[in-house]
Amino acid sequence: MNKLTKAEEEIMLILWDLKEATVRDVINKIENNDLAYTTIASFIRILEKKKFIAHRSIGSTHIYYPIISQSDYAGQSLHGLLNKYFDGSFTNLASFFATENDISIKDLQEMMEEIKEDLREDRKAIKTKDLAENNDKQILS
Amino acid sequence: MNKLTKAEEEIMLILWDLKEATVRDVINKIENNDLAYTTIASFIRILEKKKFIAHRSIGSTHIYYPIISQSDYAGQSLHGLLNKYFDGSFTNLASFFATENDISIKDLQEMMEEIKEDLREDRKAIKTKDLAENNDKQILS
DNA sequence: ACAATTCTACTAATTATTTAGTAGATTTAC
DNA sequence: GTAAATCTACTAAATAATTAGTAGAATTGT
Repeated sequence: MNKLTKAEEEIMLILWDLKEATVRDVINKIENNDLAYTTIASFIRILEKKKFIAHRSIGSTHIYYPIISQSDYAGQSLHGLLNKYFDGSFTNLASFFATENDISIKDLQEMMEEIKEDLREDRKAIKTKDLAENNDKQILS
Repeated sequence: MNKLTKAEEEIMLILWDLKEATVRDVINKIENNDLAYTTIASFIRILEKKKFIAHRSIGSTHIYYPIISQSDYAGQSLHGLLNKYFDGSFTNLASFFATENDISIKDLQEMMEEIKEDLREDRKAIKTKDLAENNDKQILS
């Protein structure tokens, strides 16, 4: 899996959110968009070439959908951050976050407690921003 | 604070590690280096232009040192990741990490317990990869 | 002191990224 | 059914990132 450039990432975030979308759909989701239709279309075709997305056609228009899940990409990004800045240790990261936000590790543990039940009840639950995700397979359904 | 490119980041990681270094020092730290001396020197001058580092001179050679701390940069990166992929919620991130690594939130909480004492005893302790860091001010001492 | 080495500054070439226009095909609205 | 609108594919220009060479100043070894 490649790394996304800034522009590509912005579009992928929208595509992950919408699950499938036309160029127009993507543009409509970009706030304060000042880019040309063809610019966005170019980015999207680049994403397809890089195998982040694919498309199916309805008439002459393409409907694009991710073929790399947001979870996979987020995981890769998180691991990069972990290795580069936290010696690969999650507790180091948690400790850093706590210190930076002036809260105690205990607070963090309690925050995590809140979601523990959700996880127990539904092993597939809330992992990333998009709650209904886990999209690898069922996107075409 | 700007974002580092891939090449710049690699050099910054070394500079954060060494706290101060000549071009030669940086090169010596890069494993499997196949870049020319002047290439690394260019990157370093770019980093200075971008205000990530500064230098003092000894004779005709420059000794470079970070003027943006690793903590600050790691924090920015973490926040970016948090916002883009975890809805800004640390517990979402923790939950994701747990699920991905097939461990329970409880395990994470216990892992965090281990470092809780360290933190209590020394509010400035282990935050990022470089234990002896916190380098904003005393780098020139 | 002077030849060899080392170092920075400047320049420049190549590749990647960002951006958008044009052409031609297709669809839509009367 | 034809004009207007829409869409993709291709092309291309501008900027950013990556890479390294050359020139000249400074330093080092003898």
